[in-house]
Amino acid sequence: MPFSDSLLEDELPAQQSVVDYKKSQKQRKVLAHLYVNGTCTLANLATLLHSSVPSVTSLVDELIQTEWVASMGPAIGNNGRRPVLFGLNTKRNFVAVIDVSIHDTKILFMDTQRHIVFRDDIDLQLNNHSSFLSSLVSYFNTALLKAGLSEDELIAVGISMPGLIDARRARNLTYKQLNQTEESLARWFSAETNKPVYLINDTKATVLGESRFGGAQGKKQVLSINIDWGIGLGIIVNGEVFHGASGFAGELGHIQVDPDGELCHCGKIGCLNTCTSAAALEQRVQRDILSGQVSKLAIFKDSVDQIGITELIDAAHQGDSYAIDILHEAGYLLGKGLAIAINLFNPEIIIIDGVLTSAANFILSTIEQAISKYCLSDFRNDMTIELTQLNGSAKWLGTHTYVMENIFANH
Amino acid sequence: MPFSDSLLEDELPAQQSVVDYKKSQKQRKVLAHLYVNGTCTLANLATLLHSSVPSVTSLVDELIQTEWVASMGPAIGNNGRRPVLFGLNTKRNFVAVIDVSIHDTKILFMDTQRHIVFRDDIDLQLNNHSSFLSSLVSYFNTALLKAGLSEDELIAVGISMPGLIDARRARNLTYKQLNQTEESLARWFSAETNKPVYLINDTKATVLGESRFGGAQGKKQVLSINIDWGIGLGIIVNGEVFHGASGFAGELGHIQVDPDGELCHCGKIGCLNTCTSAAALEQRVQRDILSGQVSKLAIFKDSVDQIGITELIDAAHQGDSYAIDILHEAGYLLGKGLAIAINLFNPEIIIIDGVLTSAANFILSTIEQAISKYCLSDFRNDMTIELTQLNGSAKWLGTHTYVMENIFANH
DNA sequence: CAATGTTAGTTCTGAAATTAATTAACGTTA
DNA sequence: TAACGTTAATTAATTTCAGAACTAACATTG
Repeated sequence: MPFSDSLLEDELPAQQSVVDYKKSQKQRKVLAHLYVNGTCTLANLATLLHSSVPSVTSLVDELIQTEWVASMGPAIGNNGRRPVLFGLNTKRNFVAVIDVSIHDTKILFMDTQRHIVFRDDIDLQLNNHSSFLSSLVSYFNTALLKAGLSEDELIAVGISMPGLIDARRARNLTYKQLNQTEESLARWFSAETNKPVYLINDTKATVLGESRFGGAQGKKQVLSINIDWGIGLGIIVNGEVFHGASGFAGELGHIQVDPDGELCHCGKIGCLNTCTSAAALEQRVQRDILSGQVSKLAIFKDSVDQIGITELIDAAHQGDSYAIDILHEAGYLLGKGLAIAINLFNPEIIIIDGVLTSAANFILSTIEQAISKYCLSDFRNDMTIELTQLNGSAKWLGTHTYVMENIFANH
Repeated sequence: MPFSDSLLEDELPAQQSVVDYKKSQKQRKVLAHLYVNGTCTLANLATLLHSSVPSVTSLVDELIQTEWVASMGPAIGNNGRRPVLFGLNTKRNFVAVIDVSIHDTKILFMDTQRHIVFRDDIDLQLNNHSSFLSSLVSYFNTALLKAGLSEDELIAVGISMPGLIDARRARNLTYKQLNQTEESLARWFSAETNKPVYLINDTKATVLGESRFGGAQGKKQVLSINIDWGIGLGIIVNGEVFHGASGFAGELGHIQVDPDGELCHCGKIGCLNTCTSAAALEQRVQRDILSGQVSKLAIFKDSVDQIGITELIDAAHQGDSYAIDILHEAGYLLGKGLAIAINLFNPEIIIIDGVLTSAANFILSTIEQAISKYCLSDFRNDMTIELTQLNGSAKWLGTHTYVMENIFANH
């Protein structure tokens, strides 16, 4: 299946018989289906697998033996004998989800049904120091102790972080120092924790979460837009996360929108990121406030570095017209960038995610305005724009999904 | 499988038994594999299908009965008994490929191994008149007679044409008049010819051809660039043509590159198409020559409308510095547009196709220049830019493939 | 509360497919 | 040219699986 298994690189699947192969394929399908659907009857699985009920019965029996699956009791129904529901065993196979951002880091432990059984928000910012990873490992071990999870209850670790993530080599190319020596980031972390480690870009994790459990459920062609340090575009193509050849797909933030613009940290000039990323907005607002801009945000005049994107949005919600103008403008630029992506991807739905969600009132209208202006009208007809409904958990759900789908793929 | 079957819209697969379902799945796989690989031994097919040799033998026997497959004699080999090779029967199941462009129309009949058994270039330009289609039908019927093919030897028709092709409804939204009344274009043509008709955008056909039989063979993430009336971007994602939600994906030509640019026929301002499409280049050269530009092309001064993209490229090949400058510039703009697509798609290969191929000497360098300037450098490392090797047949191969893959999908 | 209808799940049987064994077809070599 | 090595394909055997028949579990109804 995909890539980014941290431990095995090109290990060939052991030469197995045809019947074993088919069985593992089917078991994998069962697990993946139970993972997204929660519970399922034998009859459901039989039609899903194009197999007979007796076959599925023995298949599921085996999965119960290995403690992957558990019976969830009978379903409620109107008439007739009630079917027994099966689901993933939630008492085993916990996964650690580590959400790394430039603001802080969160360590979560989730069960197979994606319930958070433990959460720790730690004051560790993503930076380019090689010490970052070793701190993370010690925080991780502490969390494991606090959560009271034993070694063998945890099966894998998923890490989501911003930056260009080289999928095959599981390295972060934006934060190069994180790759200890020549080893891949994930491989190193894996050696430290003795667990398989899966690395995924934060935007791709978010869109994966939306695709499986959010507003994009069942949709085949999806874009999700996310604003953070940079502008992230998450892409679902034919129902699957689109990574591109090296894992870099969706770098909307580094397309040029202003030839006379500012220098971007990537070295190019006038990238979309220099106009409308969280970092760019903060800088701009801080500059404006310092130079006497009239605004509710002026209360921060003596400590402008306290102004973040959240403060900006809060001010807008309080009716501050300067803040509203800034957000309107950001929305328009975002829409302009989105319009390009729409022309290329022809999505059926666009999901607004991340911190932007709370600014929806102020940016949605100008986003739509820009899209109408810069997109061919035929593209608009079958397309909707929606806000995330997942309350900020899309990224975690997506990271968990990414880990589980990889685990299922290796039977 | 995909969409755009002209005859059946949402017809559900007949409720069939599990064993029948599996058999048709396997037969479909066999056909698809033989289609791209030409010939194949039973052992090959067995590993492909994850089945035993005896099973595959009976499967293939059945396909021979239905005259889809034929034995191709023994393979040559070093030692041991020679395996029998099987391939698609080339004496049956011919497909008509109709290549419609704004310059002319070509009608081809191809056998299952993609050999052209008949070709007719007809003087019919794609235009927005509703009479176009009826002319095409009569040309088509004439060609059928000339080729000496009987009704039942032809199984389907594939039409490639420029424009926005609404996949689900098989309509051409750019050339709206072609859609007779409310019926879809393909459906109407299908009724006239009594064959299933598949409609595909020309750029998508081209990239499909490159993906299956050209330089992009085996590549998963591919972009192909094509210049014609507009700029076409063909996209292969995870090894399959990317259509988008409605079939419009890849409209690179209508992203804005110059806010102060010319009005595009789409209604927007400064689209890439207004700078560097064949139409735009022709217009510009014609204007320049008329107003006294020094160039070999000045021989056309009294009949500038004779200057097409081919004449421009010819002049460049003769060393005309004006023509070379124009092409250099076009390459640079094209590269700038491509850079955006690269940032979003992170392809492993970009293929230069269509009329551009012959201008490669003049545009490749500036394309690369622009890409280096506007792309993150990490994107360049795993990416190559290549010229098509298919001598202009990519589009036909792709159209044929599109038809065949759809036919195989409906067993 | 027995009879009946409905759906689920198990048991059983015949069909189908896998695996193993055998035969076939070829080249090489003694 | 006959024996042997090698690979293919067929036949035989054993296993697996689908489909049907049957049993189980529930609600409703007379």
